[in-house]
Amino acid sequence: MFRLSKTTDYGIVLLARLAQDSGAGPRNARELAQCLDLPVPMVSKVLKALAKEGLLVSQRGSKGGYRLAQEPEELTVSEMIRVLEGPVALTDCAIGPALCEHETMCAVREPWQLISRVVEKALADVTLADLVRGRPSPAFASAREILQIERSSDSERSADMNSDPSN
Amino acid sequence: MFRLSKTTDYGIVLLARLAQDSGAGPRNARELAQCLDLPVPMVSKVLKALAKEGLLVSQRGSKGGYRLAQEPEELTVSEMIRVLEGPVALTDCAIGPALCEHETMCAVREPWQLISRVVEKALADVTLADLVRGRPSPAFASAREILQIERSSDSERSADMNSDPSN
DNA sequence: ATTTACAGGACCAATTTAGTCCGATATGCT
DNA sequence: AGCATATCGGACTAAATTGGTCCTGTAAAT
Repeated sequence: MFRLSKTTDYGIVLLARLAQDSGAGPRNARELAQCLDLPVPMVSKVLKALAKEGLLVSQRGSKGGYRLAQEPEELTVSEMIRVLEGPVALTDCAIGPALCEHETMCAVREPWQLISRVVEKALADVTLADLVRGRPSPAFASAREILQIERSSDSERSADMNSDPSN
Repeated sequence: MFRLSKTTDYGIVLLARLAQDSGAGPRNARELAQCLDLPVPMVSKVLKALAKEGLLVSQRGSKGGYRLAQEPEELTVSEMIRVLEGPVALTDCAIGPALCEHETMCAVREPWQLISRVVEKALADVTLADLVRGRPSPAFASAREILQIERSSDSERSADMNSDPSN
C-alpha cells in the first residue's frame, strides 16, 4: 500500500517525543508507551532498534532509559526512515544495479533511480526539530516553495486530478 | 520495506511498454508478458486492473488487447501509483483527519501531511513520456534542480551521511 | 461456430508485519 | 550483598498482505 510500516511510524513518533522533553534525563519504555498510549512491548522493541542503530543512546539499570544520540536539528526524516526501513527507493532496482534480471530490456530503471533520489531529498529536508515544532523551519523552505509552484501551475493544466469519481 | 508493490512495478513497466509502441493497435496480454519476460496470468491481472481504473482501454475478442487511454505526456507517475496503490501518503494519518485515535497527542501528524504532499509533487512531475524517454523533459527540470541544490549544499553539512559503517 | 482475448472472480502459498514473551545483563539504592 | 528496575537479544505467534494461479463467462472477428 506504499506506507511506512507501523514500526517506523512508532519510531518517529517516539523520537519526536524524546525530542520534545530532552534534557530531563533518559526516559524509559513504560513511561513513553503510557504517554503515547501504545503497547509497552512494542514500544520497547522499537526503542531497542533505534538504540541499536545509533539514533538513541540507552542506559541500563534503575533510572535507565533512552535519550537522543544527537540534536534534533541534526536528524533528518530521511535518516530515520533509512534506519528503520532500509534505503529510500521506490523499487528494488532503484537501489543499485544488477538486482533485476530484466534490466537489459527495462526502459524505466534509470528514471526510477532519479525519482527515488528526488523523494529522498524531500525527506532529507525535514529534521526531527521541524517535526516537533510542526512549523516550517528554514530547511523546510524548499518543500514549501515546491508546493507554491504546484499551486500556481495548477491553473494551467487543470484537468487530470479529478478524473476518478468511482473511487 | 517502503517499496512499491510488484503489481505497481509491473503496471508501470507495462504502461511504459505500451507507450513505446503506441499507434500499432492494441497489444494483448500474452504478447506483453512474453516481451517483458513476466508470467502471463500476472500481466493479465495487472492489465485488467489498469483498464478497470481507466488508464488503459481494452478491446475484447480476437485482435483485441489493451492500449493507453491517454497520451503519455498526460499520465504522471503520481497518478499511476495512486491508481494501483492508493493515495500517496507516508502514513495513514497523512491521508486525512480522524483516522487515528492518537491524534490529539500526536505532534507529528501535520508535518506528515506536508511531507506526503511534497513527495507526491515530486512524483507528479514525471510523466509516462518522461519514463520511456529516460531523459529529463521540461517537467523533469525541477527534480534535476533539486538534486543540483543537494549536490552543492553537501559540501557544507558534510558529516551525517556516512555515520553507519556497521550496516 | 470457432477461436481469440478480456472481465471478474475465487483461491492458494509464501512472505511480511505487528505484537508478545522470556532469560540474561547492567545499574542504582539500601 | 541483595534487590528492584531497565535495557538487550533473542525466539516466537497470529494476522494480514502479497504474488501468483486458475476458472467461468462474455465480447469480437473470421
